Formats: sequence, structure tokens, C-alpha cells
Amino acid sequence: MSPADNLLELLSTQLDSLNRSERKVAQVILNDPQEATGLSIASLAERSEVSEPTVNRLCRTFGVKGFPDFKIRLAQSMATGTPYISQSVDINDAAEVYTDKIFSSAIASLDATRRKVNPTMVEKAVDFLSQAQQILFFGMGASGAVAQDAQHKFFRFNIPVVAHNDPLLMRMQAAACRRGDVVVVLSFTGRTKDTIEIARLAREAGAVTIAVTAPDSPLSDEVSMALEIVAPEDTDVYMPMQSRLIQLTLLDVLATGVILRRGEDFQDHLRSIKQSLVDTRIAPQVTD
Amino acid sequence: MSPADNLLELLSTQLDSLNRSERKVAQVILNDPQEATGLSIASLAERSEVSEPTVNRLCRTFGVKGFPDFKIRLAQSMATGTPYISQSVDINDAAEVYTDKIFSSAIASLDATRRKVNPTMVEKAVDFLSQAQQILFFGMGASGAVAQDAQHKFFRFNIPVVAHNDPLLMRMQAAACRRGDVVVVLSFTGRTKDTIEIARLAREAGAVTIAVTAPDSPLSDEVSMALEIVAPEDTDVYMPMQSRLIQLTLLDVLATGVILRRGEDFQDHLRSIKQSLVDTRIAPQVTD
DNA sequence: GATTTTATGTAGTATTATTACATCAATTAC
DNA sequence: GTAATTGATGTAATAATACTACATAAAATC
Repeated sequence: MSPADNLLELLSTQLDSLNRSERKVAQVILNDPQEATGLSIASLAERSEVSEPTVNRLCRTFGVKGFPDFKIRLAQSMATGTPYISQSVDINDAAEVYTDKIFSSAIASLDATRRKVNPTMVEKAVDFLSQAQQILFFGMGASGAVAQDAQHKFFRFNIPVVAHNDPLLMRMQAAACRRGDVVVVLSFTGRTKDTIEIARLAREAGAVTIAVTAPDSPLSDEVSMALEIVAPEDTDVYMPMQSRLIQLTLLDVLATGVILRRGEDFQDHLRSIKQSLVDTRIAPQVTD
Repeated sequence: MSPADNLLELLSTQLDSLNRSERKVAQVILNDPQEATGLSIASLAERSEVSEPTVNRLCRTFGVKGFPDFKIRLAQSMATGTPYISQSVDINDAAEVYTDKIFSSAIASLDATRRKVNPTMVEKAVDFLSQAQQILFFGMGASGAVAQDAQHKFFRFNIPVVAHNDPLLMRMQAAACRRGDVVVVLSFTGRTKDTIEIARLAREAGAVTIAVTAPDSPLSDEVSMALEIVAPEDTDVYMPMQSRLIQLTLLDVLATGVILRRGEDFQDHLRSIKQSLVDTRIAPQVTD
């Protein structure tokens, strides 16, 4: 994010450190930012009961070129700014408040990742996955559930897929890998000793290894290619929440990539899998 | 949304119905909208190889006052417009595009749910969970991974926790439930026959049953209380993606609720669990 | 209470956008 | 095939808007 991105937030937090006149302007803006984006410097000055240069100076205080530029930043930050700020839960929060905070944090994390994901790497991972003879998902702890989820998704592609969360099984499977196998290693930190060693074993055995992990971690040095994701650890204070959602979504992206690579015919196959569930259900919900 | 809100989208859809010169301008804008918000009418005209009034006319075509106003609408629609609209992936999408679409859809789903969650129900579920003698998470298929994830989260609370994705095991466990047990049943559709029956068994055995499922589904009638979530099925065409993220996040909310209910002392306990992982890791990453 | 510093406003200047009009190209009518 | 009309585009003047340099007023410091 560029420095002056969350202009509205900046404006309200910096309110105290402004001059009296500049503060008047800031308050008028905060009072109705939408309106403010439509005003000329003259009208805004008038409403704030200050002179035009004062408005101009306020703008420059926030590191923008001038008033028109300021309005544009304002417009941007209104849409994207206020919501979705990763907030820590407070011990006194009511259900409504912490529910909102957790959802907002989840959204903020996904949004942050959305912009950071490297499409070239995604493409590359999809290349490997769609050519794999066998796919193995390895994840321990919370990543174990992610691995299981991935298995449940990739089995639809008519490739043998396994998921493990037990280090011993992983180790055995890794050693037994052959050329054509693709191993996806899931680790939030990329620093778990077992995981790193298992990745190495798999690679030595001839498998392509893909890590979904933190940037510049020991694990990402050890694999064929790394999909690097940054989780804002501040909200994951006591358990992994954000990092796991990010991994899951990224795996959704990879699965989607594989589907697209397979072409349209393949989508019939997927539809038939979904259809096979119908008999296990009550009444409606067939959805084409 | 006001008429001229999705300016970028409008711009690309209306591209064909524009004059030759105006189209040139539109293309320059679409090519780099961010950049365009920073240009003067003169520079934009130059880059588009048209005259300034042409640019001005284009702006008016989209029902805005003038060029500066246009830039502001553009800025807004960049932030709010494209994103967070649940878009289907197209077979011709490049990696960058489908990555963005999937993340955006995930965000859109979470955002939609965020506003629909009933805090009273959350509160109630937290009440049950924090008083439970034992917690059982049941989920089949993709919900199986969610159940496993939940187990991994709730085991930290010093309560016996089990997770199952096998209907037979679920059934046995359900029948063996006793007063004081809490069963959380995860089902996207709430219509899987097995799941519904298992929920009934558990309740008859004396357990409190909580469903995380679709509103007004057979399952939600069968349980002690239901946390109802609506997944936008349109993006989950071939596999459950959004619905699963929503369930996970909702379980994060419940876990957080339990933590808060336990009070500050309990947070030391959580910290010590996290600390216990340190030895399995390489070097840094202790985080307090 | 005098002096310096900081804040704010005034008036002129520069930039930027808009309008009115002219020219050119394309289409249609003859 | 040419003339007339319509629509598209550009030129140049005008108007609106924002910016700068400077002056004045207020506050803070000595």
C-alpha cells in the first residue's frame, strides 16, 4: 500500500496534530467525505470557513500533489479504506463486535494477499499440477486440515491424490516419490524442521515440490518452487486463522487453474461428480 | 449503487458503442486506470492522440459533470467497482485474472456473511461450547476438513474434542453421546440424509446439537440451534469453495468467543501451547 | 513586553478544463 | 458521381480552478 492510501483513516487519526484551521477543513471532509469529493477548493474553503490556501496546505500535509489529487485519494480511500482493517479482538467485545472483527480481518488478509500473489508462480504451479502423475499434500497441525481439503478438491481431477498430516507417513511417502509426482507442502512459517526435511526428501526422490509458505523461509529455499504468502500474524495471536484461509483460497486458485487447463470437456466430468451426490440428499438443491 | 458507479466496467462494456477517438481514450484509461486518475486532460488527450475536447466529451458520455469529476468516479470504481463482485471464472482467463476473481469472490462471500450472522445465535453457541464436557465436530466431504480444522482449534481449550468425517464413526459417536456433550454438525446444504439422521441420534442421546448450515434446511430443524449461513452457490460451481471459507471463519468466531468467555488467565494457557511449538522450528519466529 | 516563530489570509499568476466555433470525414440523397 | 447533410473531431478563445508569493495576524519564546 502506498503511503497516502488510507486517507480517511489518516485524516481522523492525525486530526489532533493539525492546526486549528486545517482541522476545521478536515472535520468538514470527515463529516461527509462523499460530498467533499465533489467540491471545488473554493467551496470547501467556504464551508470550512477558511481560505483556499489553507485547504491546499492541508492537502500537502498528507503528501499529495494538490487539491485535485487529494480528492482522488479521498475517493479511493472511501471505497477501500475504512472497512476491512484487521483489528484485534478485545476481551470486552460483545458477540456482534468480535464477529465483525474476525470477518473483517479475514477479508483484509485475503484482500492483501490478492494483490501480492504472483501470477507467474500460479501459472507455474498449475503447469506442474496438471501434468502430475500423483499429487501429495503435506501439512501438519492446522495445515493438516488444509491438506485434507486440498485432497478433497483435487481427487476430482482423476489423478491419485493423497493428503497427510502425520510426519512419519509423510516421510515415508516422500522417500517413495518418483519422477512425475508433485508434492505440495503447506506450512505457515516454513520453519518446521520436519516439514523442511520431508520437502528435501521428496525432491531428492525426484518429485516436483511446491511450497505454500512464508517468503524467504528455509522451506521456500528447499523446494522446486514456492508460492509465498504473508499472513498478518497480529490477528492470529493464539491460533492460525488468517494464514489458513489464505492457503485454502490459494489452493482454490490452483484447482481452478487446473480445471481451466483441462478445457471444457472436463467440466462435464466435474458436473457428474457433483450429480452423484444428489441421491444422498433430501429433495431440492440439484442446481442444474 | 448509483448509475455511474462501476465506471470501469461501464467503460469496457460500452467500448464498442463509442466513436473512434473516444474509444482510443477509453482504451488508454482501461489500460492503466490508476495512472489515468493522475493525468490532466491535456496529458490524457496526448497519450490517446486525440484533442482535449474529445476527452471531455467522452466523460460526459458517461453522465458526469466533467473531466475532474470523471477522474473521481474512476478512482472510486477502481477501489469499489471491480473487486468483491462474485465473478465466475471464464475458460479463457489468464492466471492473473482467475486468481483475482477467486480471491474477490471469497471476499464477497465473507463480506455478505459478515452482515448476516446473528450475534444472538453466536452468543448462544458460545454459551453451549464453553460449558461443554466434550465437543464433537461432524462433517462429511469438504466439511470434513472443516471439522478437522475445528478440532485443531478447540483442543486448545482443555476440553476433549473429536472430529469425524466418516458417517459410521459419526453414527456410533452420536449414539454414545451424553448430557453435557456438544455436537457441531457441519453441512453446506443441510440436506445430506446421513448427517440429518446423525444429528437426530445425537440429540436423542442427550447432546446439545449445533448446526452450521443453510437456512431453513431439514438439518436446521433437527438440531438444538442452527447457525445459518448462505453461500453464493454460483461461484461454487464444481466444488465447494466459498461455503467452506464461511464455515471456517464462523468457527473462528466461535473459538474466539470461547476464549473471551474464559477470561484473561486463559490466554496464558494458549500462549504456552503456542510456545511449545518453538522447538520444532528453525531460528526466529517466536513472536513474543 | 519584545522578538521570533508559526498560522492564516489576500491578491496575483499559472494551470487546467470548458465552450463556441470551424473544419473535416462520412453518409445519404439526388 | 456529385452535392448536401449529418456527425465526428480539432482549434482557439474563455472561463473556472487551483497554486504561489507575499503580507498580516496570532501565538510562543525569551
